[in-house]
Amino acid sequence: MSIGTVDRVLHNRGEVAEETRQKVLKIINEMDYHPNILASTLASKKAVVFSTLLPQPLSPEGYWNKPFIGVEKRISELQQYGVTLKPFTFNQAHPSSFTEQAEKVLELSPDGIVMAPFFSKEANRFVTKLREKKIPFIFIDSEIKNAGQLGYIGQDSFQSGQLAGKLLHFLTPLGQPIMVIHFAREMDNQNHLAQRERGFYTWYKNNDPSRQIITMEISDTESTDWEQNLKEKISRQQIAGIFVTNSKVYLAGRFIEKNGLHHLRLIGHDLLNENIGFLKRGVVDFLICQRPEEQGYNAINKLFQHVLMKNEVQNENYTSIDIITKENVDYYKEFK
Amino acid sequence: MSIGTVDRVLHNRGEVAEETRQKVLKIINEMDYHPNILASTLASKKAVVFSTLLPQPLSPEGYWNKPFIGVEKRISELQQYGVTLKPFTFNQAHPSSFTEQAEKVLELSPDGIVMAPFFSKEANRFVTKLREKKIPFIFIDSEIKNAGQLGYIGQDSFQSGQLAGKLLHFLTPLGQPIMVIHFAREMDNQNHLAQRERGFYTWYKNNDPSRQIITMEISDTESTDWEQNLKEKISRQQIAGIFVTNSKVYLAGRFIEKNGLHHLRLIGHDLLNENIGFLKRGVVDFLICQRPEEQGYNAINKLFQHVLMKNEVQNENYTSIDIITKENVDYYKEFK
DNA sequence: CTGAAAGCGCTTACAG
DNA sequence: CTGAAAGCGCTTACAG
Repeated sequence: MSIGTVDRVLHNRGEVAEETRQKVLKIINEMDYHPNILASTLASKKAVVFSTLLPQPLSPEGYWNKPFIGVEKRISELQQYGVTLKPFTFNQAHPSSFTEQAEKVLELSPDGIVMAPFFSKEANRFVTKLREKKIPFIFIDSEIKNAGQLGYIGQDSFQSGQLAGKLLHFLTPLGQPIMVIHFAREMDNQNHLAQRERGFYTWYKNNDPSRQIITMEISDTESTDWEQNLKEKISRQQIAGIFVTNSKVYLAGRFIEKNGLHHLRLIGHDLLNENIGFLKRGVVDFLICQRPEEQGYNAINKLFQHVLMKNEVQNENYTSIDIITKENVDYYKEFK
Repeated sequence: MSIGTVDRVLHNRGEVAEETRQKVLKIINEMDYHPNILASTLASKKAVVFSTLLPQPLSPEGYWNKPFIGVEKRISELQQYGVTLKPFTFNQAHPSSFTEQAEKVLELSPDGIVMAPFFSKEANRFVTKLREKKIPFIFIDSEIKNAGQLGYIGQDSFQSGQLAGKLLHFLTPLGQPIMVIHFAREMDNQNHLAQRERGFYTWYKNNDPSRQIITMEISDTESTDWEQNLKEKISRQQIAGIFVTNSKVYLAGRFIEKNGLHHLRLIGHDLLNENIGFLKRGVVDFLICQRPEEQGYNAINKLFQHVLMKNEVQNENYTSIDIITKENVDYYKEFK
């Protein structure tokens, strides 16, 4: 029984008589053998490549830069293990660009993939191929249930909506009407926003049922046509506070400053630089955040644990729902 | 110029002619050489041992279990690198026990230490010895400034007090008196509590100056003698909310439930199990947390980066100041 | 199907 | 002060 034979059974590479196999397995068990990963990766010298398929950030400050920062951080730490990254991005407005880039990923055939399944039809087609090729993949931000993913990392939008409900409740005097604003083009591909709204309404149903809530969808954020309309609504209905369901809360912030509506309480999502500005000036009271960098970092780490270390990984990982204010924002390194 | 010579200059082990040294250094620079840590630890086979010197947890659920969980987590990940842990704990009530255990640490002479400098006089004596022996050490929870530490990980108590101020402000109607309670034996060794109080008062001075605030120190938490006194104070002064400056907010929770004072808003610190219970029942409105597990994890990691990987590490690491409510507590894994 | 050899990038004695 | 050899725990051809 030589070292070569043992290696063959360890890695199920066949070419071993069943009898020898059993003997090896038995001894491995008895001595509680655990392979030394350092020695293994040192000797094997094989490069493993991971790919990401994520939305292009809408600006240099845009949200989707953040998960990618986490991805790069973990990749750089894994350099020693011969891990490299081939990133791909698609255009958030064009499902076809998703498919196009997905083709490129398939051609490359990496050892693992981190993706945001933004367009469900296109993403479904893609992961079917991945399953066939047995390439492990992780969903980030949103997920397709039971699609054979190695894992999902993202937030519970319904619950974060509930939290938004509670916060705005404490910020505004009892009995005064409040508002939910979606700054979004197509609500269908933005299931998170609908979930947050549902959570928000649910909280009030259970805790402050007499509260009047008005929802508004603003799809064209290029022009400022919506401002007049919103302004009238606010003064007519005596709105006391606004919840913006995504990172575009800075639009509401600009609106408030422009019109001097500083009595309005305002909460929203995500630590974009402009949002932080409004937070520090007291225009935004709370930002709800989800540690996007950490999501990217953990996604790559899951792949690493599975592909290199052969460890089991958790399938679902809801990220924490963080509350950020002027007082704690400077200590919220989303990243250590 | 042989591989042995190169190794000698790489590790400053002397016995190299200055001329050869310079030649090697030059080439290393030109080729941008970076050592392969995997190969290095595989070949060297030397065991490195880290020690912790932390307070004994006061109960199986006590606060000080948490940093230790993070310590163990990182240690287990570093097993492959031959890192082991020798933990030591001291009694929070007895400075002498700190000194006693510190002696043992010195005798063991580990490759790195994570410690809570609970008693400043005793801790100072200890770190003087560590400096002499050139053993790197990290402070956790609180720090001694400029003591030669490799780093500090903890929270900014003043700022977390400010945050507490803001939260209680929104929870209670304007103009109604509020209260700060310290459940602590000796305030001097508990500098964090004094800092939190200072931050709290500062917030009101700047944002709600007419607010009336009453501070109370309760040192004997074994008996319940304080309850009658507190009860009278609350009804006489018409107190609307309470801020407990540490993890013992559960004592205030019990008090509220026992006396049916459910109109009182209550905030405090740390995710002890009993505190979570009160949070979920709506007795505690907010808990402010500091990711103690992460503190332990990061402290060991700093040691690893410095001792094994020879990387530079940041000297100060304030941890984030997290706001936990009934709505987000289930997603606050202080640990991934 | 099995075994023996070379090599991954380093460290550690040891001979000169 | 310098160099050559053996070995860390694995993987990877390759000969039989």
